[in-house]
Parts: sequence; structure tokens; C-alpha cells
Amino acid sequence: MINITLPDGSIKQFENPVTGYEIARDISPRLAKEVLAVSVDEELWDLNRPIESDSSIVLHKWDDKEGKHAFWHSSAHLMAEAIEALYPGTKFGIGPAIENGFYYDVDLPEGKVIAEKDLAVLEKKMLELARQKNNIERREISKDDALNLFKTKADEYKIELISELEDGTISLYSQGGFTDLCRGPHLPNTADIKAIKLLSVAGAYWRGDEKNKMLTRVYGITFPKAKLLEEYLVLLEEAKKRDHRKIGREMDLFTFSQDVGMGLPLWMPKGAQLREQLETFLKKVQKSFGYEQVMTPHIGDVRLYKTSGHYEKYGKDSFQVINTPQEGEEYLLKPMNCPHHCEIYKARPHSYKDLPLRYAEFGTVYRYEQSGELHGLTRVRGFTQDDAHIFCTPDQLNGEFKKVIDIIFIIFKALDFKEFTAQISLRDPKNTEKYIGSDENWEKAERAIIEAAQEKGLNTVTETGEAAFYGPKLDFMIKDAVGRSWQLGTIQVDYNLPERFELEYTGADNQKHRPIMIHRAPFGSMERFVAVLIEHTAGKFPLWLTPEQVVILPISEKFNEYAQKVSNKLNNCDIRTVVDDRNEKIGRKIRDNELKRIPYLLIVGEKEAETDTVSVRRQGQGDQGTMSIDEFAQTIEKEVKEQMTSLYV
RNA sequence: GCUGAUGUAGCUCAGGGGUAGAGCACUUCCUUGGUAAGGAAGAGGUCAUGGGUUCAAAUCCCAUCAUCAGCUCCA
Repeated sequence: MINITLPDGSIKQFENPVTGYEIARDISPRLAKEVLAVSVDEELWDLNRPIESDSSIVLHKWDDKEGKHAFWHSSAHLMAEAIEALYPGTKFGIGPAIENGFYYDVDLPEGKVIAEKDLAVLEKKMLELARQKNNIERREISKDDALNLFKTKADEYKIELISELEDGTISLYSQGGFTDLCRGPHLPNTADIKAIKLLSVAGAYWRGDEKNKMLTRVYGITFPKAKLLEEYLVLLEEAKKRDHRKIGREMDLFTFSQDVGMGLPLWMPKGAQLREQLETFLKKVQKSFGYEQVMTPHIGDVRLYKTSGHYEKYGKDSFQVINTPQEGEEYLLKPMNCPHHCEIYKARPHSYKDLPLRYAEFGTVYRYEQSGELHGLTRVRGFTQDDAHIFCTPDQLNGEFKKVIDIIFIIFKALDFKEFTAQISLRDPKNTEKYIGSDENWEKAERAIIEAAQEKGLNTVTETGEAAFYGPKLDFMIKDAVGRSWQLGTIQVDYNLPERFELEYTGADNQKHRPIMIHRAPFGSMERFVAVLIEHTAGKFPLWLTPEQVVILPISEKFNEYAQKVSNKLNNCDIRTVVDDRNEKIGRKIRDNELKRIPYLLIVGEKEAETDTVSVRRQGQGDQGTMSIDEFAQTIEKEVKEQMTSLYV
């Protein structure tokens, strides 16, 4: 008798060894149809692998991660089978499932290439093979047998992988005429793969090491239903339409110039307006949390970064030292604001009564990024951090840390980021030379973060080895409107820089003590944040933030003067308004300004000019009727105020 | 940085060893209008840069630069 415990705690009993598929069928035929893989005591198994002892199981369908994973992993095998059929003699590297789909790295026979245009043929072959409804079968073999098998195929990649495996843990999966080394799990049959799209092909080094041979990597995605593929392709299109580089150009927000240099964004008036709005908002929030603005220059003496440790860690890979012509002094473009802020702290003696001190600065920093890493506003060489450093006592650390989390919550709420997770990044204990500072301080800092995150009830994941060199981090990742994840804000606890800079305060005991520093940037960088915001909103920013809130459209040039009067009036109420006085018909002006994502359009003609009114059109909602100028101004003020006050709740 | 693709007007893109193309945007004129494209004319390009091949190069070759994608997801 075998007892199978289901996730709801209920137990099913079976006489003989039973497979995941059989259990699903026992529950309902519909479930049996949909189930893709099974977790047996938290280990992922194939559906048709017999369970021989008492276990807890979870059945995975398409809608959970494990189900998709098995589906895509099998799809990778199906693609490999198709590649082997079309390009005999191909050697195979690895072919995992990834977040959205799968890839396979292959080494094609001499003289053969797979180009974008070949993907359609490959897709067709995959569908043809899937329709053969071949079972995917698992087989466990000894290490020697595995080695021999792939030696006959002369597949040095698989041989390399096998030689690193323990004997007794090696499994093969076969479908049709194709066999691959694989841990699994897989679908029972390739026939479940109904819709296939191969997305791209690119080079990738074997095991990610540029000293190794470059293999051909083919990316693809598959679905159990054609409709799901269609939806996915629509989503891809949508993501493409939201590309901040495209929208940034369309909306005249920012630009790049080869003559200024790569990765150095230029903010145009509307983009600058947007940034200013964000900065004003954050400054206001921070002020209410007791922050003080400071300002520091863009360069600093090399000694500063030697003290902080940045020079040693990043100096070689950074923008190089700037020398003064006469004295030969050495300066660096600042890659961080923290050393400057430490010097501000140091400029005066401090009592425990002064703490916490919270120094904030929209500080522009410059970092060398490899040319191939640059990407729009999300990866640049010069950017402005919404930086602040909190100097506090050990007693204050937990409270201060939690207050920073509150600020981040306010920002996410203000900008409608509803879904987010937090990542606790700890140091890699096996690789301590990557970090500065004592073990004791690291432990304290890591504990502080874990506790604060817990007390705030954050949904966290923990990654070891992802810490900054001077301290552990709590990073926030948001999900945007089309489901993509972005890393934004960061909070870091740091015991090390205060030590390196010999920061002190006098305690109640009249002794010198060392403050603790919190580094934090809720937006991360203004550049990156604006990019994410553009992609999240598709350029349709909330009213309080958008560079142009209102455009006035005179029916004909006869009413330009009235339009200008209305515009002046609204601008006096701090409503950002312009007049579209082009010699065009009203339909045209509406169309153009809707496409420019203007929230409110005001149509003014004879009727309105006579009665001091405006005809209001809300973006995407059409005609909203007529109201007086004052009434409209109040509506806007109210809407903005509601958006802003909801931010502080 | 490495691998590959791309680079033609402000934008989106066609073309292609022998006088540089379209649509949109822009300028001027006509039109003066009522809720998503009125009409006409015009201007705008050393075809990324530098070399080479050729009677002739925007086109073919090489190099450089930039942009895009991948190189981070590890059977």
C-alpha cells in the first residue's frame, strides 16, 4: 500500500507503484489532460515515472512555473531533435528552459549556419516531429555507458558534462530517434507541444566563457494551445511598442549624441520637466521623513576613493584619473556619492543627539560600462542617483531601515507599481576577499536587513554573493504593466565606510562611537527609473507627472487669442498648458495631440470665447462637455491633489 | 569587451556599379473649420566615417565608429 499525500493534506492510497499521471487521472480526467509534471517530495519528476513509496506530491499544470518548465524543457529537446534531423552531425551543448521559453546551444557541422530566416523551416520540422506523438522515455545509465554513448556521437560537450557528474545519477531521455543527457523532468509525449515560435538566434560561448568556442544559441517558446502563442506574440508586440527608446524619441524626452558620447543621455525640455517633477515629489516625501539636501561636486581626489575602497575595487575598470595640468593632482569623476557625504559628516563633530543625520542628493555619477552593455536609459555611463546616506546609532538602525522601506512603498504607490518583490543580497561566505570589512560587521548588517524586511512583512528572496563590496543590500524589483521585472530601489547597510572614514559621534557616555550608514536610492537612478516608468505607462504618465498636462486647440486661428488667454490663466494656476495654434482643422489637432499622449485637450471656438468656457476632452475618453475656465482649473487641481495626497497615506 | 546583424532625409523605410526615392514630419500659400489625418507648392541627403577595387562606388571589398540582439538563466 502506497500513501500519496496531496497538497491539501488529503491522502490517497494505491495498491501498486503509481505514476503522477495515474494519480491525476484518479482525481479527474480533466486534470489528467492538463497535468504536465509532478513534484514528489519536492523533487520534480516525470508524470510517467512510478512512485514506489509513500510521498507527498504536487501536480503541476501549465499555470505554474514547474509545469511550464517541464513543457519548455521538452520543447528544447524537440528542437534539438529537429536540428539533428535537418543538420546531421550537430553537437549539442545545453538546452534549458528559461523564464519565457527555452534555448539550445548547438555546435553545427563545419560550414553550416542557422540564420533568422532558417527558423521558420526549423519550426515546421518541430511541429512535424511533435505530431508523430512520440513518447518521451527516461532511462538511467551508468557513467561509463553514458560516456561511451556520447563518444560514439563525438559530442565533446555532453562528454564534458557527464564527466563532471556522479555515477548513479545519470539519466537519458529519448523521443523518436533522439536521445539527450538530461535530469528531466519531461512531458510524457511530445504531442502536447502544439504551438511553436522560434524567436532568435545568437552566438553564445560554451559555458559562458569567452575563451571557449562560440556555439549557436536558438531561442524559442512553445505553448499547449495556439491561442496562448497568439497572446504571447501580442504581448511581445506591446512590449516593443513600449520601448522607452522609441517613446522617448516620440515624446521628445531625451536623446543621445555620438559627439557627446555613448551612454550619456541628453535630457530635452520635456524630459527634464518630467525628471524635475519626480525630484520635487521625492524631495517633498524625504523632507517629511527628516532628510536634508546636500550638494557635492562631480569629481573628487583619488585619495577619497582610496579611502573608501572604490579605487581598489573599480579603479582599473573605471573612467581614468583626471590630472590637473600644473600640480599633477589626481581626480576621479565620482562613481559614488557616499565618500563625499562621509566628508560632510566628518566636517563637524557630532553628538548622539544629532543622529540620525540623513543627507540626500540627486548626485550625478559616472561609471565605465563596457560598450556592449549600454542600453537606452537603463544602462548608461553617466546617471543621477536619488541618493541619500543616513548616519545613525546602532539603536536607530532598525527603525531607520524600516522608514526607508516606507519611502519606497510611497513611491511604488505613487507610480502604480502594484506588484513587487524584495531581494536580500548577502555576501558569498566562500569568497570573502571580494568584500571589505570584518565578519562581525557583515553579520550585524545582514541581520539588520533580514530583521527589518521580516518586520515589514516583505515578500523576499535571498541571494548570496549579490551584496555590494561594502555591505549587504535589500533590492526592490517591480513588475510592469506587461509583466516584465525591473530592479529599482536599493537599501544598503554599511558598517565599513564609517570605519574607513573614521566617522564618529560622541555618545551619552561621553565616549567616541562609530555611526552606521544606510545607503539608499528608492528610484535607483533617475535615468533607469524614467525608462521603467515609460515602459510601464507606455508614455501615458499620471497627470501630476506628465510634462504637458493640457493642450488648447482653437477651432480656427480667429480664436488663438482666446486660447492664449486660457493658457495663461491655467499656467498661472501651475497647470502645464500650451496652445496648438497650427493652421489645421480641429480633427487633425485632436488626432495629433491624442497621439502625443496629452491628458487633457481643450477645444475653444466661438461658443467658448463668448462664454469664457472650454470644451474638455480627456485622453482616450473623448468629449467630456463644456465647463468654465475656473471650473476646469479646479478639476485639474483636484485631480492632481488627489493623486499627490494619496501618495502620503 | 566578444560574436553576429544593421547603418540611405528629423522619423519609418524602399532602392541599388552610371543624375538619390516614398510616406510622415518641416516651410510657404490657399483654406478658417466643432471632436482622431483639408488642399497645393517647396525645402531637406557627401547614402555612418576613412581607405581600396573600378572609366565610374551610395551600391563591391577592407578597416573604423555607432546602433541593435546575444554573451547573466548551466544536463
